[in-house]
Amino acid sequence: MKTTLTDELRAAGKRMTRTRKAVLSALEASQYPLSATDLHAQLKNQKVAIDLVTVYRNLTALKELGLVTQLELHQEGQFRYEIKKGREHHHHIRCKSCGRIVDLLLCPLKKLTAMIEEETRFVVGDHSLEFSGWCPKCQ
Amino acid sequence: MKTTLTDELRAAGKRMTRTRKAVLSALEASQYPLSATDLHAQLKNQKVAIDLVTVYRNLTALKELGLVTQLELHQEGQFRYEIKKGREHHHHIRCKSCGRIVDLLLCPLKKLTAMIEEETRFVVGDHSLEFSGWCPKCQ
DNA sequence: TGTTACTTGCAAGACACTTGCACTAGCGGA
DNA sequence: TCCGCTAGTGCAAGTGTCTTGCAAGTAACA
Repeated sequence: MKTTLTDELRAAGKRMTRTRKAVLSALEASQYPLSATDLHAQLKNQKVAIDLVTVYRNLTALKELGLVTQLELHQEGQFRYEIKKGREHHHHIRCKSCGRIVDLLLCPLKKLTAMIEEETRFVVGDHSLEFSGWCPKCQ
Repeated sequence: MKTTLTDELRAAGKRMTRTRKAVLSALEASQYPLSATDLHAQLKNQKVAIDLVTVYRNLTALKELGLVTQLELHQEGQFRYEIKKGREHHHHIRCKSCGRIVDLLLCPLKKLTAMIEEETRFVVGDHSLEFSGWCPKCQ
């Protein structure tokens, strides 16, 4: 007995609408994380009538439900989103030149650069590592 | 014989101006990385007349010269800058609640969360790790 | 079928950052 | 010390991403 995305939405008091379905299936079909504008353009190409604002609101809702992960790639200045369902926690590498994004399956990360270069055949330039949490005063 | 910042600027065909000096000394005086608006507000408080645009342009120039590091903290949606001179490569942790930013001295990162929590007394919530480089097609 | 409240589209706004342009001011040379 | 070249500056306006307000549309349940 598997829970569908519709069930998960409904359990949270949300509805599976035409636009929501379109957003989810575009994310599911994509090989790499999509930005809101990517998604909007892609849906427009597929003749799906949807406002960019609606894309943003759907992504926010899906993120809050934990169905979608929001990520911030290094130096891109915008968010990207990917389906969480059935996927291990992972990181990404992005080409500085063409923007191609590839999943990294290794984590926790030990031998860093060398391993990543071997796995992806990328040449690693920079990396960004930032943590967030709660400081002693705020715990 | 040590090279001053003025020398380094001059070597790159840049000038050490009143505003540039103010930007550099504000960054040097700060315990944590500053955003452009932080910097602008701080200089305004010190009665230094400088336009926000000029702050941005100076930060960009100093970054290009390698005198300043630009960083993108997780989920902040803006850049921060810190003086590079005399500082080891390091990462940061930022409090989700109050925004406080603390340097992490460990890198490469091995035991991740546990060590960071021990070092900073923060409770780690999320972390962001992204690489960038050149993919096989673009090398 | 009717009601309720979640969703949507449109217009406008917020915010960080960038660009164009005319004026100002470092700084090297005469 | 003065001059001229050009980097630097301030102001106004523009970009791009993302958010908010509000009226109208629609899914879901009784």
